[in-house]
Amino acid sequence: MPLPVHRYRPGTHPRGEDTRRRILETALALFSSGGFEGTSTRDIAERAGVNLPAIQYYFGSKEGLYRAAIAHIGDQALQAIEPIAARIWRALDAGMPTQPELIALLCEMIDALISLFLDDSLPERESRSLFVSRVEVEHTAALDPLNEVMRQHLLAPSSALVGRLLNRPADDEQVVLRTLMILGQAKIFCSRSVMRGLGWNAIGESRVRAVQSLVNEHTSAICRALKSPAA
Amino acid sequence: MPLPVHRYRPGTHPRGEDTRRRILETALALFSSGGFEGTSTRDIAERAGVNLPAIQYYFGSKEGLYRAAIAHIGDQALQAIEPIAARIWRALDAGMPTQPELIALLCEMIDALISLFLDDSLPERESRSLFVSRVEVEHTAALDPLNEVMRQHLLAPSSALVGRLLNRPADDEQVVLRTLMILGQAKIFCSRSVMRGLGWNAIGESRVRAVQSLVNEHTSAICRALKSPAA
DNA sequence: TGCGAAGTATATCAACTGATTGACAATATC
DNA sequence: GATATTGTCAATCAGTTGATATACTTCGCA
Repeated sequence: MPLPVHRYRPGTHPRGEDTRRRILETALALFSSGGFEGTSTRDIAERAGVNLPAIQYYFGSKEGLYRAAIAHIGDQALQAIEPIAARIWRALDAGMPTQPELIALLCEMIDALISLFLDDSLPERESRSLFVSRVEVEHTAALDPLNEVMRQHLLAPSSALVGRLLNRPADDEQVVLRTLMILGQAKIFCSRSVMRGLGWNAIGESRVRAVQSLVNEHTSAICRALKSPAA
Repeated sequence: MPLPVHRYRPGTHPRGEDTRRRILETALALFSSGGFEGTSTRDIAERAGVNLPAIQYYFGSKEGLYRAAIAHIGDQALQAIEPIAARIWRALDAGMPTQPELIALLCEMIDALISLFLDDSLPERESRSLFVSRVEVEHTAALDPLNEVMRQHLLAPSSALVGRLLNRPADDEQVVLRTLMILGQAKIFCSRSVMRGLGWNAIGESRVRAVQSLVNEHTSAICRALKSPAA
């Protein structure tokens, strides 16, 4: 005897879908600024204009909602950097890119990273920066997926480029360290205190481009100074 | 009639002093890994081997304890970077340092910063890194003093150096941005997830020096590529 | 030795947390 | 229109939080 087929699934109803989305967006904003422990489900429910049990109804638990919010952020990050990661792998697999080509690819990746952190025209910009900062501080397993996205699609291809510049394997410690340092130049801009110190409330396209061009300049200077051990 | 002079003040008793220190050290470790909201006074009291009211007795409140822990971290940071900041101001006030001299001073500051974040032989190394990371994420006023130490004794003198290299004022936006990027290379190493990704549990003197020399190399490469607008 | 302050321990408070219950309203299929 | 399912609501649960009241012990000093 077959199980009864439910014709309606959660999220199917237009009203329910809207509620779900409203909860997720509110949770994203609150979790990003207050963290998991610092945000209460009551606060989320109130600001989202729903009742408390709606959270359990749609996301199972507070942690389920947290995971959903992080997955959302992770998807956005992936969307921004994965295409460039793929191009890097292709270029490295294909043949022997020249030094300027390698540097250009690295700069492209860094540009994407800075857009991700700074471009206010992209949705949930601030939440994304804060969640990335939170990965270092909050040690819930719930944040692991976001960390893994960054490791696999940002650090790995970037250090592959730096490794090629140095004529060393991508997992060589010096290569990874140098890559982290280069990326650190961009990462500093997902710090809330830094942005406040700059007085940058709204950021705007011109500032994004200014930061990108400066980091590119620095990165190029670093990479051109790199000497491969064979040389 | 004068107020009675208390011959004993809190903290005077050897036993009490020891209790106070034990609470502070435990709180430092727990706050740094769990944050303010994520750490309960009960947990602190239990792990420190004291009762719950001892916290109120010695520090007034949970927030008082938090502030004391941060002040402790701030003192350590100040101790590490203030002497170098003073040397930078002296060098800039005195005359016209050459480009290599300016770069050497900047590298010294960065070396100190990296020691502060990585040198396990210094007390409470990990707590310090985590608290510095927390400045970006937790927005309590309690963390402001730590932020201010970094701004005044790290960012300000460093951007004064970079400003001199670029022939621009220290508060010029491009100068500040470049300085932040350069410091970002070091700051990335107070990230717990980065250290875990490297598999660096214990760090050791050789690793500290390795990171220092690589960041110095990058910083020199960046600074030498800087062109002053007059040139 | 006895007094008073320094420091510790137990028990308890009010507030808040995440979660659940069970009743009610809206909706799509038959 | 009947009915099962989806979505919403107020009321409430048990557990934890920071803080306190209060009684107790320890210690320096006269």
